[in-house]
Amino acid sequence: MTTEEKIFNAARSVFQQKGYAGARMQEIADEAGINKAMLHYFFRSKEQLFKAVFLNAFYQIAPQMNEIFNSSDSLFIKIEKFTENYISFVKKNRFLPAFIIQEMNNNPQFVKEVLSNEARPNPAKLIKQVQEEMEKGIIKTMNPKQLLLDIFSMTVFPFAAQTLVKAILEISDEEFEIFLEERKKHITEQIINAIKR
Amino acid sequence: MTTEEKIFNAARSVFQQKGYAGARMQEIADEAGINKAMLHYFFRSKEQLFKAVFLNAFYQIAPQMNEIFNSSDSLFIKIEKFTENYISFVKKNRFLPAFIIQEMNNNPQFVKEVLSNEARPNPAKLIKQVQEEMEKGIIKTMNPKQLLLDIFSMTVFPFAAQTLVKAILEISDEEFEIFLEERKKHITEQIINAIKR
DNA sequence: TTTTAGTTTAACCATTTGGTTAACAAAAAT
DNA sequence: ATTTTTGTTAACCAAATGGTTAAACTAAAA
Repeated sequence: MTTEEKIFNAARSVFQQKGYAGARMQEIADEAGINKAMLHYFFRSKEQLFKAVFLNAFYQIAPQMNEIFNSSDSLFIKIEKFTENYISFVKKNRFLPAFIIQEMNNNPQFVKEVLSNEARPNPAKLIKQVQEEMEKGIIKTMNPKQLLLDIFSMTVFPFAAQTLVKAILEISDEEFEIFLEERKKHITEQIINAIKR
Repeated sequence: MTTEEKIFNAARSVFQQKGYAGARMQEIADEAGINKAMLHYFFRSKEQLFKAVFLNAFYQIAPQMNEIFNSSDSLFIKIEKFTENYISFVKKNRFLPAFIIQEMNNNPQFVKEVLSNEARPNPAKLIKQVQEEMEKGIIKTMNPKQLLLDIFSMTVFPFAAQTLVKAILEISDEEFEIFLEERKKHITEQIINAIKR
C-alpha cells in the first residue's frame, strides 16, 4: 500500500466516524502511521483531502443504484434488487450513509458540486417506469417520488440513524445484523403489498 | 427574554445547524448578541451548553411520541396520528432530526445518558399492541420491530436526509413543503395497505 | 445612601489545529 | 557516478478556539 493510499484510507475512516469538523489532521496521520506533513504533501489541505474522501464515498454508491434504476427489470424485481444490494453493500461500509447525509446537511454547497457529475443517483428512468406501471393498472396510483422516497427511507434510515434505532428498539449489535438481513425481504414485501392492485 | 434564554436559543440554532464539533462559541455569542464570557458564566463549558441543547431537543420530541404510542387508539389511528403529528412538529424544527441523529452517531456515549430518562421514546406498549392485532388476524404477521422501523423511517428520513432527498428527487424548497404535507397521508396509506389482511 | 449580589465586558491566556519549512533520504533520470 | 526528482521527518508558525480574569456596571436589598 502506497503512502497516499494509507493516508486516504485513514482519512476515510476518521472523516466517516467524526465528520469534517470533528476530524483532526493529526489523528488521520497517526492512523495512517505517517508524518502529518505528508497529508499536505499529497492532498494540500484538509478540505481537499475531505473532498477526495467524500466524492469517493458518494461515487461508490451511486453507480450501483443507477445500474438497478436503469435496468430492464420489472419494478418488483428492481425493488428486491435494490434493497438486497444496498443493505449488503452498506453492511460492509457501516458509516457511509450517515456520513454522506451529515456532510450534505452541514455543507449544502457540496450538493451542486457532487450532483453535477454523471455518476449521481438519477432515478428519472425509474420514475417513468413507475408511472407506466400505474397507467397499466399494475400498481396503485400515487406520486412516484413518494414511492421512491419510501423505498429509500426504509432502506437507508436504519443505517443513517443506527445508534438511535438500536437504542429505541432495544436491538443489540448482534441482533442488528440478523435484523438487517431479515429487513431485505421485509422491505420488498411491505412495498409490494402496499402498491400492488 | 433573559440573557440565559438568548444564549440557549442561539446555541440551539448554531448547534443544530453545525453540530457540536462545527459550532463555535464565538458564533453563538454573536448570534445571541452578547459577550462570549456570558456563555461560560451561565453554562460553564461548551460541552454543558451542548448537553442542555441536546437534551432539550430530545425531550421535546419524545413525550409527543409516547403519548401516541401509549394511547388507547387502534393501530391504524396511531399510525395516522404519528405521521401527522411528527411531520407537523418537525416542519417547525427543521434541523432537529438530523441534529439528534448526527450527534448520537458521533457521540454514542450520549445514548445511555439520554435514554436513561423516563422521557425516552418507548414503543414497548405499541409493539405489544401490534402483536395482539396480528394474533387477532387484523393485520399480517411480521416482526413488529420491522414495522415500527418502517413507520419511523418513512416519517423521519425525509427530514434527516433533507438536502440529499431534495437533490436526488429534484424537489425545490417550495415543492418540498407541499410534498411533506402530501406525505402525511401517503405514509399512512402505504403502511396500512402493506399490513392489512 | 451604602452594601451587596448578580451581570456584563474587554483583555488576556493556554492549547489546539491546519499548515509550512528546511533538512535529509531514497529513488530515478542523466 | 552524479544530478534531479520524489518522498519523509522534526521543528516550527500563525490563527483559531475554548476558557479565564479582573474590573466595571446595574439594580435591588439593607
